Amino acid sequence: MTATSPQGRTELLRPDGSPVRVLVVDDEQSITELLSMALRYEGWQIRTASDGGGAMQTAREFRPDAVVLDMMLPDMDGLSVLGRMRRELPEVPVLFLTAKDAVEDRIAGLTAGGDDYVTKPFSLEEVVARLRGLIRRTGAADRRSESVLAVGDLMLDEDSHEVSRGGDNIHLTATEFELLRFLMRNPRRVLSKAQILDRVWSYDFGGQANVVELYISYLRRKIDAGREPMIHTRRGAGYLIKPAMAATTTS
Amino acid sequence: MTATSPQGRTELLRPDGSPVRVLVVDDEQSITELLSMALRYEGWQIRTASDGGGAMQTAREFRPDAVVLDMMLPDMDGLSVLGRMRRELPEVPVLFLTAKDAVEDRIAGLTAGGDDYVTKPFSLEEVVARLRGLIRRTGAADRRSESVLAVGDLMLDEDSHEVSRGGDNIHLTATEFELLRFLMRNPRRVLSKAQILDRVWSYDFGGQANVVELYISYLRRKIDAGREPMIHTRRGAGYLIKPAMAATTTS
DNA sequence: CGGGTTTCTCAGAGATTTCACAGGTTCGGG
DNA sequence: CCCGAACCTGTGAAATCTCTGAGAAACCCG
Repeated sequence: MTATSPQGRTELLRPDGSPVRVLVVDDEQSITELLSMALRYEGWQIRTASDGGGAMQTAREFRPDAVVLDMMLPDMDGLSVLGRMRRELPEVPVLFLTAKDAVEDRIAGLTAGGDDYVTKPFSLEEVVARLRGLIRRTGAADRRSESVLAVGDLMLDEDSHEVSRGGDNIHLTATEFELLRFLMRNPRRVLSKAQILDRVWSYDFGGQANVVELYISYLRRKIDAGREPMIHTRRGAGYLIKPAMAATTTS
Repeated sequence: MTATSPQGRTELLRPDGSPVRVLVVDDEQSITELLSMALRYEGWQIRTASDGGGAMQTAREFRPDAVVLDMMLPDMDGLSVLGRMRRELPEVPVLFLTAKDAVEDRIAGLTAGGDDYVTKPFSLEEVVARLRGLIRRTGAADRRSESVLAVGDLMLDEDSHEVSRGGDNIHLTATEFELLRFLMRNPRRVLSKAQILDRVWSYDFGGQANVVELYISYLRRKIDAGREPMIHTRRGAGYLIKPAMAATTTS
């Protein structure tokens, strides 16, 4: 089920209308905190655990709809946790967190059951999107919840990663896609460069804030090219996206 | 929830009707005082702390709806305070105060959970507006509380930063926007130039007092142009805004 | 390994915004 | 009716913010 919050953001809900529950397992506190904040902001209920033992215990009584699981834990490795998780909560999808260099195929094997993974350092957009996908697909949330975002004649499919405007297909790079997704999930709302950076770029990104400007520029070239622009600059405040023709009565 | 006070100002309230509670943490007394005044004037309940230890203690028993947190504190840096805050009060949104130049590196990742920040030197309007936004979005206050201010046919949307009069969109610069917001949050009330200066300009502004006149002039050109004026001068007292047609004899 | 792609830094051009200054205008009291 | 104070607004310069081209480095894939 989906509901629309007052801000116009769409939230996932469980069939009974209660909020989605997610268990986050990672031994680095900074990571669990970062994720907790971001996921709570999605309107989800979060519990955290810092090791395998705690994870199992919490999982048993919290009954999460999804689990975020770091593959390198102190007491037992992610694999054992995963095994036990599977035995006790076979229905619950898992989003793995792995180091970039971790053996990709091994992870790939694990995700066979409809699970998914994200490599560290990740961007919050990525984690949130993947989790939404998992939850949507495993039916913890209403199945009808769509994977397509639309703002005006601009469409973005979160599953296929296809983007089109007015029917024309548009090819975006990974970063462009995430930026656009973030904008489109917050239509008509000014997003500051800092917010965008925090959300779309990896948490360890240390670069210049003007990458945001740069990527906005790329996006404009691709989706606003020639047409009436949908991406707008609010000088000194940030950027926002909104439908084009809008003879805005809503102001 | 929103309620309208006898003076016509709109205040945020918690779902149970009690006032919003905000904890302000900064070691510079001048700052905590400045903020306390301004925030109390909003009708909120304020507590202050000057260091991390005090902040945690106060937070535990005060249970604030939002926290204003300076990122450079004496005993432990803002980050540690933030960490502990997050652990104990995971739901409470934080508004960070940071130095202008620190923005790039330090803040990264902080606004991820829907938190926000303001750079020093800030204007009170900015802090208040951001706090209202945080509280509104995180649902400490009634979710129906709107982001649109309206006076007569003049509309100002705090989310999209859009302003329109009688349907016509109006482009305002950042300063013009803040000034208009301040006027509109106090409709039919005379605001002195000093009040405006204190509220809309940064606390360290050292310029000529006639910037206010100048910006009022800009605003008039944009929102009163041709139409029946909504911004009025009370010679020797200040300015006020009110709906146009009001044949108010109140002189 | 090599070529096409993607990400990102850097820097300059350009646009916009902020603000001081000063002369002109209006208001209100005497 | 006059005068000074208060207010308004044009001008222009400095400060700030944004956009974008160019190119280096990292990356991906066969």
